[in-house]
Amino acid sequence: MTSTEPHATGRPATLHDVARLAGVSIATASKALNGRKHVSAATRAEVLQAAGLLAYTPNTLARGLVAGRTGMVGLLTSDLEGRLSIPILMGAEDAFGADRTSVLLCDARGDAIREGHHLRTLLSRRVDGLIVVGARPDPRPSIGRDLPVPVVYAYAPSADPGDLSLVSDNVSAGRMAIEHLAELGRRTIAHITGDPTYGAAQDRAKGALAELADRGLPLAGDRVYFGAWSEAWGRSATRMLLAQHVAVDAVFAGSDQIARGVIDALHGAGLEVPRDVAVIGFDNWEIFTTSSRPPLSSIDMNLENLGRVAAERLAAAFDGALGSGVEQLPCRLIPRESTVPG
Amino acid sequence: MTSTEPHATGRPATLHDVARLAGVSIATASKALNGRKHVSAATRAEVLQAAGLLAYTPNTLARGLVAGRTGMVGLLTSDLEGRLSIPILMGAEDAFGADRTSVLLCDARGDAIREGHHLRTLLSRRVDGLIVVGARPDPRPSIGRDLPVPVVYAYAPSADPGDLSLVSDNVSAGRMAIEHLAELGRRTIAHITGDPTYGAAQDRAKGALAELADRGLPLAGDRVYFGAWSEAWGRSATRMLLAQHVAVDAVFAGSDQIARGVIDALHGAGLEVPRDVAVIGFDNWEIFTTSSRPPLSSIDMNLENLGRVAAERLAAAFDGALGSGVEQLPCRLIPRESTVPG
DNA sequence: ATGAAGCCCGAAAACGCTTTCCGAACGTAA
DNA sequence: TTACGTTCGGAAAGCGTTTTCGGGCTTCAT
Repeated sequence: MTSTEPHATGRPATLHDVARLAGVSIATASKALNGRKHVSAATRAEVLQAAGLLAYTPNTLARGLVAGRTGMVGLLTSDLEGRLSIPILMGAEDAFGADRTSVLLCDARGDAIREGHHLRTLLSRRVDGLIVVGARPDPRPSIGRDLPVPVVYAYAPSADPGDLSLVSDNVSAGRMAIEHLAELGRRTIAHITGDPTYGAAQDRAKGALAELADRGLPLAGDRVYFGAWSEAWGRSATRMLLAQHVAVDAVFAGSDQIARGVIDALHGAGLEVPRDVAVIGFDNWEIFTTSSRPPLSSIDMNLENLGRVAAERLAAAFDGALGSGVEQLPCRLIPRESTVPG
Repeated sequence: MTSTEPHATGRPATLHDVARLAGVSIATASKALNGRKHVSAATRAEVLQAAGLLAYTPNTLARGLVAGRTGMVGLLTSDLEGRLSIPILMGAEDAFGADRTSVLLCDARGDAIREGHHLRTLLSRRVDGLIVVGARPDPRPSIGRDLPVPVVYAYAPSADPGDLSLVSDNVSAGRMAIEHLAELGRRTIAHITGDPTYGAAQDRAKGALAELADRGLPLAGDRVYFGAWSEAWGRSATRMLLAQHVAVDAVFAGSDQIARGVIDALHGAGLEVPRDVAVIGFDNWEIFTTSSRPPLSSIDMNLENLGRVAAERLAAAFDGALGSGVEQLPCRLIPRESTVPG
């Protein structure tokens, strides 16, 4: 708390410094460092050595100024916990290549004012593109058309069909869950899920029902149990189901938390998972899937992939046109012991 | 997917454009927009109007180039889930003022190579400062001395005492937990916590023991139950405790997950929380504290505050010297119904 | 020996902005 | 009228790069 830091080691070396040390002009130094032609091997070596000596790091800002590209993209999120943004960010980082593109993360905390504020800031920093991540998987207001940079909406689609949105394919995910359970021989499957005002809940249910119909299987309890995204709801819905003496040999839960509640209630009723009832969750949120007993099968929304594709679409838009509309990206099923006995 | 975006609305307006439209020089335009002197009210108004018409947004890069400051700080993390980084980021954003400073988030994913890579990238982008967030609260390697920018380590301290680190005060937090339970009248308190190789686990235990000693209270079970940071461990440790017929009227758990396991096992044994046994957790991870039954009292590490202080230290270092050593920041206790009956 | 043809290298412009400094215009006092 | 102070506006010098373009030097064929 008292000593002074030696971080004031003068300003970082500039290209000018390197050139002077190597005894060439800054133009030559630039060409040498960037591997352009018209530089002899000897001079190039000298420049490189000088750069090494001075620990030269090119100033990306200056480079961006002349290139007209900053190599930065903005990630505008409303996701307080970062549970969505972080995987998306990592996918985007991967796709861009972390050395060429950096991500500026801004959290609007669900506040439109703050979002506008962040948007302005990002634009003034001349980001090359923007990824907007919503907090829940339902259409959200567009941040505006005619922006000077391409924008991709991830997870939550834009309400404006002129924008490009990437979302998880919840309908297919619903089918996938039922397919998995059915192929394991389950015949009476219930679906306990969350808030019915969520489009994602509806879509998953729609997919599940379609797959059941295709296979000629009934829906246990004769209805989709909509409720809340909570463990408590999973528990009480399961109890309702059991109290009505509904035959059930599998439950497709709308979230991992609901699934935990389901398993809890099943255990409470003396049933064993997966022997008596198989359970599959949704989100593949590790904290729940691995701490569950038995470990929980779940459907992963592939958020890294969402980020990766978002990055690809942006990169394509840098030189060319961005598409529009909503693109559905596949989820993937992670089987664990709550459906497939170890 | 097929239409073309109108985002190619020409390049954003420059100061030059504004000046031309307002019929003044760029120097005057700059002064007018920045509220400098030597501009008459009339011309200032004209410039402002022109800027509005053109939707002018100053290019922060160019500004940073001349000012020698970019208004960006790098947040270098190894925290895969963002559970730590995000609150720290938000605290930092708050302290800086989101309009003046943006945060460049990089995840090294626990890989030293990648970390070095990100570090170089951030430096080449000329961030004004760096916040390094470790994945676990133990000393981690310094990212290097003599860096051209000030660096603050948050959550995980640097192994180099010459660096400045900000960590949660785990010892005090341990005392705090015991104090809370003791003042509620609990007399036989057990401490079930996680991996003993974590310094944080040791510190919390140390604080707890010290507070017990100060109050002349025994430690239930006569030892600290170290184990794993898991619900399963919370459950089995509790069962051990009960099987030994140890009298217990409160448990201080080392994490919220452990606390959940504890509560689960207590319920299994027919005990009621908090009537028979009070339980307090650690981390205040909302997903656990609110879904627990009853809602879980917990200790919050105040990560936003960590971020806020980190930002302040950096800001102070921009003009002046950065301190060094490890600074302990207080945690805060969030009482809920697992200790205080509703 | 002489012109053509390469190959290297450097001067200079440009990117968009801030800031210093100087000159112009005005008003006031002598 | 002259001298002087005041107030505004503009020219220009950067900030650290990249890139274009032209000039000098070498090399080769004539």
